[in-house]
Amino acid sequence: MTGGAGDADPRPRAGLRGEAAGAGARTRGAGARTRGRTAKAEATRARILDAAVELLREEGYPAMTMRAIAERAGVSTGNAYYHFASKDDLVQAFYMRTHEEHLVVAQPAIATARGFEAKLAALMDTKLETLEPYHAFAGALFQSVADPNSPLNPFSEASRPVRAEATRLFEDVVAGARLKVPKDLAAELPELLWTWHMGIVMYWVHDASPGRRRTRKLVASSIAIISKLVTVSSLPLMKPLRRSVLDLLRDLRVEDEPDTAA
Amino acid sequence: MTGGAGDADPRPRAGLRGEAAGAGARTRGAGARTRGRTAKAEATRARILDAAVELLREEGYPAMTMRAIAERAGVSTGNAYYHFASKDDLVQAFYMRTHEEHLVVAQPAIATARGFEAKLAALMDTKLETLEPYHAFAGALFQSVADPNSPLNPFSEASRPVRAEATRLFEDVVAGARLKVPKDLAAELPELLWTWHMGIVMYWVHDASPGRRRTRKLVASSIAIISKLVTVSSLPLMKPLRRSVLDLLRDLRVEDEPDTAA
DNA sequence: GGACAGAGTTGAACGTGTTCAAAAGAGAGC
DNA sequence: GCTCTCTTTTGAACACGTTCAACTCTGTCC
Repeated sequence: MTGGAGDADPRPRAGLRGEAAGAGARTRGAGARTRGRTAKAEATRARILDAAVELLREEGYPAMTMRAIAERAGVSTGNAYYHFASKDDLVQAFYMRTHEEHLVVAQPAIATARGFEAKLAALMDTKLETLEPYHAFAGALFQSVADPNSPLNPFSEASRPVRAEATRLFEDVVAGARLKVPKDLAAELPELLWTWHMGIVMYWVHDASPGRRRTRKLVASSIAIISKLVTVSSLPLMKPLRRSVLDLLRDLRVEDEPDTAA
Repeated sequence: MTGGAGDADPRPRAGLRGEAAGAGARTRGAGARTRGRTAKAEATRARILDAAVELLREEGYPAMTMRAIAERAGVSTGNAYYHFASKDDLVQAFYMRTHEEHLVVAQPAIATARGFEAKLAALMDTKLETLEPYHAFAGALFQSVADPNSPLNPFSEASRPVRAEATRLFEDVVAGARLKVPKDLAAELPELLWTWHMGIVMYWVHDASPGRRRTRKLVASSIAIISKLVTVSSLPLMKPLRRSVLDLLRDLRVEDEPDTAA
């Protein structure tokens, strides 16, 4: 649990965020800004994130303090908090970066692989490869997976955009595999698969086996199961079960906004 | 993430732990001890835990600092750390306490309910009722669900004992319901259900709907699905799928020890 | 009673994440 | 040049979780 004052209150995190999408129109208009951020600020922000990652790889997680990060980036600690709302926020930015790295290697791998299972395996294998360098720190790093306020949490409201972004890869898999699957299920499948993938990552975090053998085995086995499930789901006998599952998902989605309207 | 020095290192937590099982033989032998703990120490420990819960209910989670807890309990902060290895440890003791509270109400409710679905609903309803008073703080409280070192984490090594303890209720459900289910699956079902139940709790943590309506709906829907799945699993057609799932579970269990043997 | 040992307790000290009033920088309009 | 405004940066300060050397308490053995 965090130090500092005010721990649990989910205050609307200030600070500048995002960076994911195309870094297109730079130096536009007056002042050299990108999305409300000065070019200079953007550079500082990047420098801080770089410093954090370097520190993590070179000296381990305990050494990755906000003070150390700021010092290495050549700024004050206060400045780090100007660019990142919290250390968690910094970690999330880092996670986003690995996600983008993954995208680059995953897309061709998925395209090359033939068939649903192979594509899914390609996606997950590349994911684990991308994450591997950080495995030693993963536990500390991804604690937030269960934190209500974290975008990494599968159930979280804030997770919607990240999830949407990450779900696209699974759409590629489903679309590219020409799966024989009922249309209603096909629509939900990518998000279901994303949830499965979060579970795998969670397991991976705890996996101390050499070469992450256990996780790889889990991936292989569960892909086989998913494939069987998908196949079976087309059977007429399965219709009621399928309906129940889909209804459940729809319910979750429909209700998935804060109950503001009384 | 924690303050203090040495954050990620999973050092063998010192401190005295446990308290769950029967507080039977007290003042035995010389010195009035129970399991290596003086009666006096046990009293202090209880006082600290009580203080923490009071503070939580009366002033909210942010006010539940180790200093405040110690002060209310009439001890020094250092002393709190003599009885609990960390604040997390304190939270886990608290979780254990709610689990015991739950046991008391759940067992008769399960026994009374007729049929698998009703029993499962009884278990989960009582669980949510037990937890409800703490919902406001649940997010902060149960952050550790994703922390590798926490017994609350479903994948964690350390979770085995807690899980075993909690799984017993699900055994009651399965045994009491005279379920028509293949023997091999029946053996695994309780632990599967426990995992499902952790998922529900995780969802509940984020559920801001009045009266936790959304979670209740999720419980109802997913129980229906589980029931259908169990029924369907007996079909001869399902055998390969069932085998795959069981093999997977067996693999996870077999490999579920640290790879010490080289 | 006195010495011993171990359990229980203390509180100052450490390093952490985070905040904030104030300063510095950078462009716009005059 | 000067002022005004907004962005960016600073560093001291705060409360937090946690540690630890030193102290007190309590029962035991002679």
